[in-house]
Amino acid sequence: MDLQLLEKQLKAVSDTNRLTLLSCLKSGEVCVCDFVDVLGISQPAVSQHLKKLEEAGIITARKLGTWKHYRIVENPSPIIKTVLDQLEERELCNCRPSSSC
Amino acid sequence: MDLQLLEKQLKAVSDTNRLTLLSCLKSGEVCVCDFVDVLGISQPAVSQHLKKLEEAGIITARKLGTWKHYRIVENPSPIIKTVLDQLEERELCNCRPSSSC
DNA sequence: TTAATATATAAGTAAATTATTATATAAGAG
DNA sequence: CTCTTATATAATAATTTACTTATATATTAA
Repeated sequence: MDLQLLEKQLKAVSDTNRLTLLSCLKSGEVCVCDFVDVLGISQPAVSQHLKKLEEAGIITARKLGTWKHYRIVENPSPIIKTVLDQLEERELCNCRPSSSC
Repeated sequence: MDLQLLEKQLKAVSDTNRLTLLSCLKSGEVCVCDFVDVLGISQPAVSQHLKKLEEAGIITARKLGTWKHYRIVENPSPIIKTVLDQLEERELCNCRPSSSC
């Protein structure tokens, strides 16, 4: 892996909110709308965090109607794998009423 | 490893200059004075970068007279080990006249 | 002791990052 | 088509980070 990508990935994961996003994604796909409640920041802020992780090649997305589901890429780099190993899986309570998808 | 330390270490290594410092340290101890030329930034800036790496538990130092030599800690965390694996060792030319130690 | 050198700390500034609010886009419902 | 909802993008404000210059500390040499 080249140095530039390494740095990009490290920058992408060196943030509390984005580490939390990854904790949630450990167990599988998550809808954007669920992240807003988890982080307690605005929807655009969440969107920007997801973009940063996506641009670093850490997560990928698929669209389901108006919703968008993000997941961790198939084969993450060694650094990302190691980071994920250190993170505890975080359950999302999808049963709560505000979850729309 | 707890989440706070994880984030601290990730922040510490997600910077070009500090990754360069680590590349130099892969091969062993390095004197602070040598880093100034390598990075091309001021001496206080180098000192601050080293402090950040030290506070994250990534490097440690010993004093030799007025000089100070830094090295990577004995048993780095899994993340730091993985980062180091991705870095190419970088040789320092200690034979250049400006190297004082 | 005084002078010189290596490094660290402090204070201030510049640059980068992360948030917010406002707005755009895109899909489904009526 | 119009309305609503989910998400993204743009513009900007707030915060954090990384530099610089100036100064302090500590060690050695004279």
